[in-house]
Amino acid sequence: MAQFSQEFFKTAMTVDNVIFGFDEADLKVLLIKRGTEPYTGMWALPGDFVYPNEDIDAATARILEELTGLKNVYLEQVRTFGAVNRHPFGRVVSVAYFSLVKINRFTITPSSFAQKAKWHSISKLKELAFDHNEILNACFQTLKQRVRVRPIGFELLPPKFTLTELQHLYEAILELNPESGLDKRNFRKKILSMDFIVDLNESQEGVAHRPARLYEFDKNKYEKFVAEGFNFEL
Amino acid sequence: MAQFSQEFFKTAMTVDNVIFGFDEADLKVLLIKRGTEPYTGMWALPGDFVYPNEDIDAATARILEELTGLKNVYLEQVRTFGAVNRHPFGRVVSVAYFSLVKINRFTITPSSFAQKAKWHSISKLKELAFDHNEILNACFQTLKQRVRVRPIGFELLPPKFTLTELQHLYEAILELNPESGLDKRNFRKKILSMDFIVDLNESQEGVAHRPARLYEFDKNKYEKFVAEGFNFEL
DNA sequence: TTAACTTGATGTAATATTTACACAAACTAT
DNA sequence: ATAGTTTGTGTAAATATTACATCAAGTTAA
Repeated sequence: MAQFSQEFFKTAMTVDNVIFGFDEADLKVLLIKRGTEPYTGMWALPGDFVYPNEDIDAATARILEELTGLKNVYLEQVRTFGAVNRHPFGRVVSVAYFSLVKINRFTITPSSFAQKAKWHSISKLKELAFDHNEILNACFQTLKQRVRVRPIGFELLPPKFTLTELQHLYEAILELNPESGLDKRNFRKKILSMDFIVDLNESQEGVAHRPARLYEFDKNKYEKFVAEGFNFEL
Repeated sequence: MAQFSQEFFKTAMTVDNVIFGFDEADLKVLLIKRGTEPYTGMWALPGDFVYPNEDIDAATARILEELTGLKNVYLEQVRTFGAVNRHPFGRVVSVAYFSLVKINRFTITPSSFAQKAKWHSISKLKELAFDHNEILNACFQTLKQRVRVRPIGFELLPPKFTLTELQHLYEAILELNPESGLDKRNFRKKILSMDFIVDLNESQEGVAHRPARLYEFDKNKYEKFVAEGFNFEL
């Protein structure tokens, strides 16, 4: 190991957070318009420096709360981006996270660093500041993988949802184009065979067609099944 | 974003590398005995500070080459560990990687920072320096997942191997105890149905029993199949 | 009030995959 | 030549996946 030296204590750490939301049929990402140098005026991922006495995970949670008011959100670290010249002002290493929020369950509070914040469809993204396109992409790929193997899709839906909503969510995340998509009957068979998606015996209201039944995700049941060796897989 | 300020440029970055090898029937990790403060004399993951002008990925490759002489090794970033007090001398954030090497195909060159380096069975690990037990564990879990979904097991085997060796490798990584293990016939059926593990029409020599056929992993074939939409899964 | 519209809910048969399982063959060492 | 060890192989049963079409329950407009 190189001689222990203050020479090494010259890096800045940031976190960047890819905040996913789901609205109607569209997977979205919350971006901010930068109000400070560099890349002023460009869209970017919400992020900030990690404070000297702050755990990295905590920094991400802080940013998320500042922006959305939400606590206890699903948050997962994805990868660290450490190319030498990724930041024009010096050596800045960024740890990327993604989080899953229930869109419309909060109002955005643009903080000091953001002129404004806005949801963007994942399918129509422009050029972002820094290496944020790359970061966003890495997070999206990770989400795609996770969602097949862990029941985290529910974090993006309201507590009560219809099976069609759930299916649309999966189709959006897995980027399945309309009707090469999932087979409705097979999807429902599979989902309901996992006994932790429970029928609430309630129906949608105010829709101009046959109302759908509402379901909820029962986390306790899910965890019980996992303990018994069950393995989620879609 | 917090005011841009030199105050933030005070973190040190390290990389730590969980180097996996496979020997006979045992999955192993290459550890060093620390020759410098802190934790002098304890076993630890090989790692080092990231130099000011060095990409983080490059730092990991450098350490690996210093220690083993190997280049172009399978290397994957796993996770970044950034708890405030993980290093007694200051704020040191570490990016964890794992790599897969063919054991016995190199000799270890303990460099300046290591009194010595030695392979340790993954099943018999003591307490390591820093948070290295946690790091090692995270990397092992990631390896377990990857190996089911990408044909990286071969990185741990010699270029020519027997199907029994391959099976033992998988059993070791997946921690399947002897004979709740994989079914020999089914394992071979599955492996050989993927047409990129090719029969070399050669046999083992110098064994005191029926000699096994030798196979090799054909990376070109594999990539061709992937391009055609094939999906590895064990 | 009825017909048109929209989306919801449901079952079955054909196909593919996974699992469980046992014995003869090839070589070495005595 | 016999004992010891590990290799190599096939099939049937059980399970999981796929493909596919119609009636039901509401709302809206004529």
